[in-house]
Amino acid sequence: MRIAFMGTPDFAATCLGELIASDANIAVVYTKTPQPAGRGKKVRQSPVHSLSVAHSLLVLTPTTLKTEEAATELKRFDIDVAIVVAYGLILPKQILDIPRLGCFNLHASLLPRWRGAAPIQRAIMAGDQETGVQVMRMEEGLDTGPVLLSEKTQIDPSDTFQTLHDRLALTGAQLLPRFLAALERGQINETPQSEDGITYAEKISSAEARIDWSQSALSIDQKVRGLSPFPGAWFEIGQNGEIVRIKALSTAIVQNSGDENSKPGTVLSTDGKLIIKTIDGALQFNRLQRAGRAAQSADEFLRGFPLRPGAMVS
RNA sequence: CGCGGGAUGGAGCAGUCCGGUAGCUCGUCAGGCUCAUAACCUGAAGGUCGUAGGUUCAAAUCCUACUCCCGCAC
Repeated sequence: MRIAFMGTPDFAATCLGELIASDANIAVVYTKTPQPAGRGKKVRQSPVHSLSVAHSLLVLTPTTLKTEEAATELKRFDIDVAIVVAYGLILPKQILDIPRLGCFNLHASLLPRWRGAAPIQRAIMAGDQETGVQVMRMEEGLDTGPVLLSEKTQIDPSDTFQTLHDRLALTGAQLLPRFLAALERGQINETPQSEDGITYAEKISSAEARIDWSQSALSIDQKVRGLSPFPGAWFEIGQNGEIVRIKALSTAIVQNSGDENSKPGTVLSTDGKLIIKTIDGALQFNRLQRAGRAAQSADEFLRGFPLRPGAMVS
C-alpha cells in the first residue's frame, strides 16, 4: 500500500518511526511548515520533518490543504491510505476523498471523550482513570469519525503529561502497522462513536496553566501533572519587590495540613520541603523551576530562594 | 537580528553597579555528644569564579567576542 503520512510533533514522529521500521511504503510525508519558533526565533523543522529527512523520505510542507493545488499535488502520489497523527492542519473533504481507502487518524483519547487538540493533558487534568489511543476514519468533523482500533491504558496517579504522552505514543505507534495489515486484508470493523460523553480538549492557555489556590489539592495536583513538564503549571511569589514566576513540575497531596486556619496560598513548611495550603488541605511541591533557572528539587530550590512559613503565594 | 534571566568548590546561591588574592546554606570526610539517629557540637578537605582576548599595579567584578543552559513570546 502506498501511504501518505501526515504529522508534526514528537508524538507523530514516534508513529512515523514505527512505520518506517515496519517497512511501510511511505510515498510522501506531510508536516507543518518550518516556522520561526522557540528561543531566538529560529526557524526549525518539526520532529516529523527531521525524521523524514533522516530517512530520505519526500517531505511536503504546505501551509494549507484547502487549495486546488494541494489536492492536485496529493493526487500525483497515487495514495492508498493517509495516516494522520497530530498534523495541525485541517483536511478538507476534497483531500479526505483522495486516498483510495481513506484517511485515518490516530487520536490519543477514548473517543468521543476529548476530541481536539490536547487530549492527553485534559485527561490528566480532569482526573480520568483511563485513556488510550484509537484509530478512526476521518470525516469532515473534528475527530468525529468511526473507530477502527482501540488500545486502552490506565492513568496512574503518578502519571504526568510526559509519562502518559510517551506511553501513548509508543502504544499508538505499535497500533499502526497492525492497522495497516488488517486494512489491507479488509479485516477491520468500523464502530461509530457514541452520541454520549462527547467532550472537547481545548488547547491549553497560559492563563489556565496558572495555579488557583482556591481549588482543592487534588485539582491542583492534577493540573500540575497534566501540564508537566510542558507548558508547566505555575504560580507567583513576591521576592525583593519583584514578582517571580515559578513552575511546579511535581507535587504530592499532603493529608494533614497542620493548619486549618491559614488562607489558601500560605506557605506552611519550608524545612527541606515546600508545602502550601489549598482550599481543602495542602500540597507538597517536590520539583520546581523558576524563570531563567533549571528545574530543581524542593530543597535545592529553598536553599537558593529563602522562604519562610507564613509567606503568601499567588 | 523577537524580549529577558543565568554560568562562582559535589548541589543550590550571595558577591559584580562603587575592581583590591572568595562567602553562605546543604552535602562529603574526621572527631565529639548520645541508648541511638537523617538530630546536635567541633574541625577538615574541596574553587584556573563558563571559554578566549583586552584595560589595570591589581579583574568573579570593567570592555570585546564566543560557548552552553533556562523563562516568556511563538
